[in-house]
Amino acid sequence: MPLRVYNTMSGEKEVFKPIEEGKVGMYACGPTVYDVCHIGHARATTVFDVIVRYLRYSGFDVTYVRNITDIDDKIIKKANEEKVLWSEIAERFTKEFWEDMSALGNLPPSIEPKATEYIPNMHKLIQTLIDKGFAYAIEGDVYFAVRKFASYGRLSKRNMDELISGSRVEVDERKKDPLDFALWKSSKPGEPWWDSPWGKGRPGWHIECSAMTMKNLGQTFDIHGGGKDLIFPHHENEIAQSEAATGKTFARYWLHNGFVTINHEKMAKSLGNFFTIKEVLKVYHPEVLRFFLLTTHYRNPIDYSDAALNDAKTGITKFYSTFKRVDEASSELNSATRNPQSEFEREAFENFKGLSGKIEEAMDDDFNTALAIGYLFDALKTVNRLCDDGCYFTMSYGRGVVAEIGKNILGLFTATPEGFFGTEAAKAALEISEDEIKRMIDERAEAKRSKEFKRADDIRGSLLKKGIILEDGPKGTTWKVKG
RNA sequence: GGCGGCGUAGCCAAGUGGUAAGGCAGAGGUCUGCAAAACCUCUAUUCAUCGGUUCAAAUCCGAUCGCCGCCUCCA
Repeated sequence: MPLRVYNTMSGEKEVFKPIEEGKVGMYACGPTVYDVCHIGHARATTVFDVIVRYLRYSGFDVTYVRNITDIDDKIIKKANEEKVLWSEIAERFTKEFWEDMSALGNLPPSIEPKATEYIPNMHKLIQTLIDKGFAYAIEGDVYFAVRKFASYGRLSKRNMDELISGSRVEVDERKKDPLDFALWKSSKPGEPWWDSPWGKGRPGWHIECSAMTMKNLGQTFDIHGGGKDLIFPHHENEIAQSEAATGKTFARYWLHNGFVTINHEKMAKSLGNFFTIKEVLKVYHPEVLRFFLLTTHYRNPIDYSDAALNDAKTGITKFYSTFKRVDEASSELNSATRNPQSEFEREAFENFKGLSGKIEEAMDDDFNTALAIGYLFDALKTVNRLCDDGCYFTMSYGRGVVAEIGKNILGLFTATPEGFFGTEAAKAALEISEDEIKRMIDERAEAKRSKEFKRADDIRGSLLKKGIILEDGPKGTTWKVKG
């Protein structure tokens, strides 16, 4: 089955066919680095990370470009507030962004251009637009004349007259038309500036993306992504200025992720209802957040709450618990027979072999990670049952298949069970030594043997108070740190 | 006001023409001295409401109600 993606431009799922067979040029709008990132940023980058992973898994050679907007009004404002250079703000929050991305397990893009590195490219593009009559300069500012671009509004499905009547924008008197947007802004005193044919100034917001995509991916490229809130005006403007300049289609597939909401309202700085990635990662393992983000289809809104995160934690913990369980049975594995012992085991083996195909089917349908994770849960249950039945070889095979798929396509299960459960760190934080725990387990076993169950339960209770959970199994008692 | 989208079990969430995945929570069971974990079974005659098209609709069409987003910076 071919890969189908929902294209905002057509409003439909379309079969994905890249310009050049086997190759994909993809651009996703990155952050404006003026503050730390919140969960909304985490979703956007994680969604496109998974899309890139899946495209690569499917055999495409993907050039993934994600920009950093390192000059902007908000960066300047923040710099003024802190009385530091704008570049210091940009550098600080670029680093913060990289830290967050790395923690979340998002792969770095192939190319990560910064707006300020593309000033000459922007100048060239703006000049072309002026030459072609799509842009005009007034007192050091350059504006794009939206009315000159006939198909304006195609992506966001609105027409120019409606935009004006519904506009809440203060009309800038220097613009010829209220819809026109700035390509180049003259600098006010004290603001950072670059020389340009129109005087000292800095780039408008939209032009950087056009300059960076053209340089790195060509005038026409395959996929352009971003949050739904960028459809208008940002992406609409990118299309207008790019296609006006080149006369060619800009991006062929437009992919947009839905919002993270809180109480069903958009998470946003301006509403003050946001959680930063770093805040969340203080409480939850990064893969809990990643798992949470991927259990809903990327175009739908996803509501953030403690309950939802705890559900996600329970979910991914099930996977790691099973992995741990399988890994600990490795001694039995050595003596295990490779031959299926039952009809169930034979079926399980076949299901594991077919699992990647089912996951691919789900992912081919507009990257349905929610469905894919559902299949992984099915497989997980089978692994546990094989474990119960002592079918070590097939169980181990299933564990491998589940972990591999999760890792390669979803970027999950990249930790070891020990690492995920934070066992080492948690052990270090305990107020009781491992030897002492072992001694108490032995003592309890002795109590159990002599049927002194009250004493046995007391020992288990006192360990629980210290954060140790005991679990009796057929091979004796194991312990773990309470999570 | 214009445009776009959503409404599926107690909660979360797939499914967009062929008779409701999965997870959490809950109930019962297996195992256990008891727990825990794991497994098994059960939990929506029904997909906001009302009409229509069709042999067949959660899925398509129309209307109504409710919610959200964009139209200003925003992932």
